[in-house]
Amino acid sequence: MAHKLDIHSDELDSRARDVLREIVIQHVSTGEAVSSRSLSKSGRFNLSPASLRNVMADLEDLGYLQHPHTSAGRVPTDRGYRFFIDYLMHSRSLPRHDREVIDEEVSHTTEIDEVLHLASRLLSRLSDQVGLVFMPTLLQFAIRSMDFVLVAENKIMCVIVGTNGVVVNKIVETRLVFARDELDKISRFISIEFAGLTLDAIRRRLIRMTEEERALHDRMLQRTIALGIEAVNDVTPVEHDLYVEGAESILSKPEFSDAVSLRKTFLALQEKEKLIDIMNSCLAEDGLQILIGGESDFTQIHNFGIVARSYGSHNSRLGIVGIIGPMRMEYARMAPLVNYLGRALSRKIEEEREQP
Amino acid sequence: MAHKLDIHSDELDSRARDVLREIVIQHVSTGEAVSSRSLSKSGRFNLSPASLRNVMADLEDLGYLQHPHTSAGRVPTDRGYRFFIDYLMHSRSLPRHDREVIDEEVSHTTEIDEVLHLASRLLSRLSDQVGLVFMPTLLQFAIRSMDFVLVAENKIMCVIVGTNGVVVNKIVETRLVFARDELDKISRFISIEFAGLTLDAIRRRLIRMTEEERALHDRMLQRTIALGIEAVNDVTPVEHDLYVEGAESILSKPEFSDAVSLRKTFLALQEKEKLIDIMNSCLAEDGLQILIGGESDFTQIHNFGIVARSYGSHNSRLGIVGIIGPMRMEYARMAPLVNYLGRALSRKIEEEREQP
DNA sequence: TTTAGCACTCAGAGGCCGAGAGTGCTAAGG
DNA sequence: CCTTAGCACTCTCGGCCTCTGAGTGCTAAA
Repeated sequence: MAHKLDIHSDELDSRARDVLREIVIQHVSTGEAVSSRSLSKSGRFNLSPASLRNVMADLEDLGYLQHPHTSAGRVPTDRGYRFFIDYLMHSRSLPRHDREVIDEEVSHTTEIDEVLHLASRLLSRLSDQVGLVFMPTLLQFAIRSMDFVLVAENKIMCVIVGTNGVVVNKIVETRLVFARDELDKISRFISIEFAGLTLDAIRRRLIRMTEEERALHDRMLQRTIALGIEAVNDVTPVEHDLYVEGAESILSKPEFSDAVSLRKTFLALQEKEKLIDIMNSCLAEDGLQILIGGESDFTQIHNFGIVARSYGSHNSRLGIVGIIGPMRMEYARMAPLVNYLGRALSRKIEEEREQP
Repeated sequence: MAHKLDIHSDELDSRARDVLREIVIQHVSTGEAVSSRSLSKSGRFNLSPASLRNVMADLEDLGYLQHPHTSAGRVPTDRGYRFFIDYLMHSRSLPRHDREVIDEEVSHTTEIDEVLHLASRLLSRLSDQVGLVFMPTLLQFAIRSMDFVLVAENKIMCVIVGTNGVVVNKIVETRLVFARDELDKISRFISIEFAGLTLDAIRRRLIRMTEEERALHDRMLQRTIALGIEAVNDVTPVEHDLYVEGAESILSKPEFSDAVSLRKTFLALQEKEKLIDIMNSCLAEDGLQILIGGESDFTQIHNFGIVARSYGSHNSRLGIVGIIGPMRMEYARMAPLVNYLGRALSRKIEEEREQP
């Protein structure tokens, strides 16, 4: 990960680490810049403000802290947060109450879309940030069935069900004309023939089939292949695959009280394509990830923080859950929350997949 | 309409009307309060500022204008805008360029969802406001076909196609277990039996059928009815039915430059349910409608204006297209735009319905 | 009925001041 | 050598004042 390259845990001695930790904690909880005096008064150090100031000055030189202006206290930089997250934070386990809420609500929902939507609402509610849940298409996942429904003479709706229970539908326009009976047959054929393969594999296989001998003579098979290829092409993620919930909660944060950052926030949350990009980039990595705004290439989220994690089964990552909020947020609280929800979601999907 | 009750076109003499018109026009174009001096300099009146001040004072007494403070000019009130819109505005016809853009782009799209999405983008782009397109469920419209697809053992996806080309799908959970073959038969049966009826009518008919003699003996029919009723129940409008496009354009308007109104705007556009309510209330009326924020019951949109119009065929209103922006907007330009787009959309849908 | 003239009001910008918060540095003390 | 008290310095913020420009309302004359 690029952002970690230049940070080493041994760059700071024990005292500096303690000070940095305390500054992050205080700043996160109050929202104000932290002064040497308030640090000293915190009781965690038996040092005078003056001594602490020395440490703080060092931390500033190393790029972990910054000064809004001369007579303000210090505020953590991106780098400061990063160090805190990587080396200083001890994330508590999720409060019992939150766990219960999650388990309870998740167990009452079955439809996968609803579960995802619920997840985003839960994240938002329990974190008081914006909840994000992303469900990419099932291109990389195996399908269970594929059905074709006549919608108009030259339009056919293709309903693809993944082994993970996700349902995608897509309307295919075709020059060929199909009758209902024929579509039923094709549906059955494809579902039997290709169940368990990924869309990608199906596409390759279909293309290979066009050259096989039997396809040359079997008109029905030709038509099946033609339709199948159409259906499998371009199953792209749509806006709808991203659930963004609780935008209002972010508005009340003091960092967004001025018009300018409010506008930026508005735009950032509006541009779902960009958010999808970000989520997709998270999908590449395993486990819990914390993104500090400035580190990422996505300038839209410059002063945001994202805590995200993939969900899905052991070896296939299905999608991403996470929260987005101001950089100043309680990462130690968010981390277990996102983690727990990700696991709950994975479990849920696993169940749904096995049980029916 | 409640808001018109207390406004009569003859309440103002010719001079007052001219002054009110000019004030609205100037205020809309500059965004500033209009002073007697700038009115006089406009050249449209051969009167001194002093005389105009008298007229303005009268207009203020009657509630058409207001004073932000003593030494500001005058600004139209809700009532002022309403009078302007009802009696003073001559809406120009839509510029040729805009018409061409609309015709061009609409003709290149066929899928109904895409057409609607396109429409909202076009509205936003051409108006520089927020474009809204609302497509309620097809509950009140006739269906062309209804197909059932097995998604999991106890889950069936129901794909309903309206005669208007709208496709809705819904997942039905059922205790009964259906095989693919059976579902195919049921699909065929229902589509033939009920084509041309509205969902409402279908529901009523299904319920009546449960008591008919043949249903008592025909197990297959019983199952068909059970499934059908499930499918027809609760086809509710979803968030997705509302396209809101171009939120960013509204952010640059000077009236939303401060944090407070920015936040309100954000929330108003976020709450899609409320927007759907508003759109639905527009659906009740025919022709072009202009809503001035303060008049409506929806306090969220207090200082917004909405220009909207239903689209659809001669006797069935399918949905609503419109724009929403600050109250201060060029209604005379918006009206023909929304109108034209509404007509284009109706035509398009009509075509699609007949042709296939 | 119109208009010139004038007094009056008010918002907004700019400048000034004092209070408060914090820092950096230095020098003395353990 | 580390710690700390002391002090000068810097900067923000809020209050207060003033000045200016814009615009009005009213009155009296044309």
